[in-house]
Amino acid sequence: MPSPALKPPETFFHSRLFRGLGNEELADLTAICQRRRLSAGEQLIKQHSTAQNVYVVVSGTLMIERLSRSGRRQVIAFAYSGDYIGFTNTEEYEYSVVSLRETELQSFVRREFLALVDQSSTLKANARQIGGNVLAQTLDQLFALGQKKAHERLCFLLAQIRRRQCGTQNADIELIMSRQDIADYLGLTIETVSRAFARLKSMKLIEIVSAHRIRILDHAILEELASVH
Amino acid sequence: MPSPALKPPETFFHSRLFRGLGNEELADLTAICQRRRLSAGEQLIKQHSTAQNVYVVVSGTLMIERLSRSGRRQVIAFAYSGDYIGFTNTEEYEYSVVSLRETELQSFVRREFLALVDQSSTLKANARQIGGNVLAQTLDQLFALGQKKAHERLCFLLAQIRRRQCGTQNADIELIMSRQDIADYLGLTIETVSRAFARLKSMKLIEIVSAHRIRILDHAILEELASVH
DNA sequence: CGTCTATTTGAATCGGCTCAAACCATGTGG
DNA sequence: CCACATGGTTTGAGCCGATTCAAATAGACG
Repeated sequence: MPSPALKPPETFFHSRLFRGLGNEELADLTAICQRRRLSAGEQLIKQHSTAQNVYVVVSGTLMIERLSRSGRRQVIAFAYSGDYIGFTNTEEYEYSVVSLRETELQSFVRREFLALVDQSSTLKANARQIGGNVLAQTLDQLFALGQKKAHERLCFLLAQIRRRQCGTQNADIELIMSRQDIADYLGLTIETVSRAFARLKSMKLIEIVSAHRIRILDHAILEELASVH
Repeated sequence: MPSPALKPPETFFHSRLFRGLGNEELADLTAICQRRRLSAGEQLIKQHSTAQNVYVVVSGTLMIERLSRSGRRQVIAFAYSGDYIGFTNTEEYEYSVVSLRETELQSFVRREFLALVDQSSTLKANARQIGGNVLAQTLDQLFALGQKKAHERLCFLLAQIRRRQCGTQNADIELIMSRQDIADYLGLTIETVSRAFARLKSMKLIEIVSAHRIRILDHAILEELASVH
């Protein structure tokens, strides 16, 4: 029987990181796991700070961004339930992380976490796979920014969010982030993003239920425009 | 004394991957290491093939690229001596790799290589660091494509190549790749790249010795324009 | 209901793209 | 050695997509 201090294993299952782990491994992880709660707009990681923790998103949404001295901003990713944060293999974080709404996290001390990873081949494989997915996702975005037109980039983002939210019952996409966040993610301006929405609407690919709620009318063409392969 | 089959450890020292390794670890690596030589234009990795090998560049230059069904191409990186290739943590390569000129490589069977990495904490740390650098480099490029103007992106590339070639005696930059390769790396067209060169020249930042040889006249401003921080 | 902010829409401008021609270096055959 | 062909690069002109600046509209919240 688990001691009272142990959270039930179910809380871990939302992330791929913990897939296939035995009870003992889960217990070890639980022992070094801290809960953390962020309110909307709160900063979790400050760019250039030393990488001391890794996190797993339990619920909510985070935004990973990079700011330059000149004031320009590139949004790198949006993280949802089950995503991992701070899986950097460098000394310091090269990005900031802020929450877009109330968000629950599991927090691990990096050093302790890596020690556990070393001991479990399953966990090691999972961590490797996650690292690979982070890079793969970044390469997809790189392709979109380098090769795609404004409305195609927007399809890229919509398709990506849809894939993350397909568990949800209804088909609508919820856009938690602002137009400015979308613009900085896609390397565009807010006006261009707004016009890209209008264009997709006029193409009958989407319906703009509200500024932050989009209904996809034609998945096939959306995916086609979003494709980076 | 090393057996005749063992290559001298010196051949490994060009890459960060092998930094700080003991003789025994080097011997293990040597035992599973194959030499490979590519002539200019030859393909090393085909996109979507299963990831069976990892490589370290001994000499020469490689180009990592991704092609989409629609025929568009994004160049992801240029790899020089000491760089690693195929450090994917995914099942298959999501990019192609071709050589830009005669290139020498060390080749390892991925599975065997990872087994060795598991056994050596130094090698493990090195591999982790390298993985981190790959991601960091990709994030830099992402920032450049998303936020920078054509001539700034070119500065980004020039500064990057200079950093890799600073070991060479003279200050000139050698551009092994074609204008088309540069364009696809920076998300531009060849004409725009050419005009960006002309612009940097008129700004007296560079001198175009020949199409493939650039002399930097003002490092400070070049770095400023190239900066992604 | 009014204020504040986010988003959309419009008009003008600009940067990068397209298409076309010129230029240049290299190599080949007469 | 020169004439010519070839592929890569540069330059020019016009166009189009994205940005900029400005104003209108829509939502959120007191």
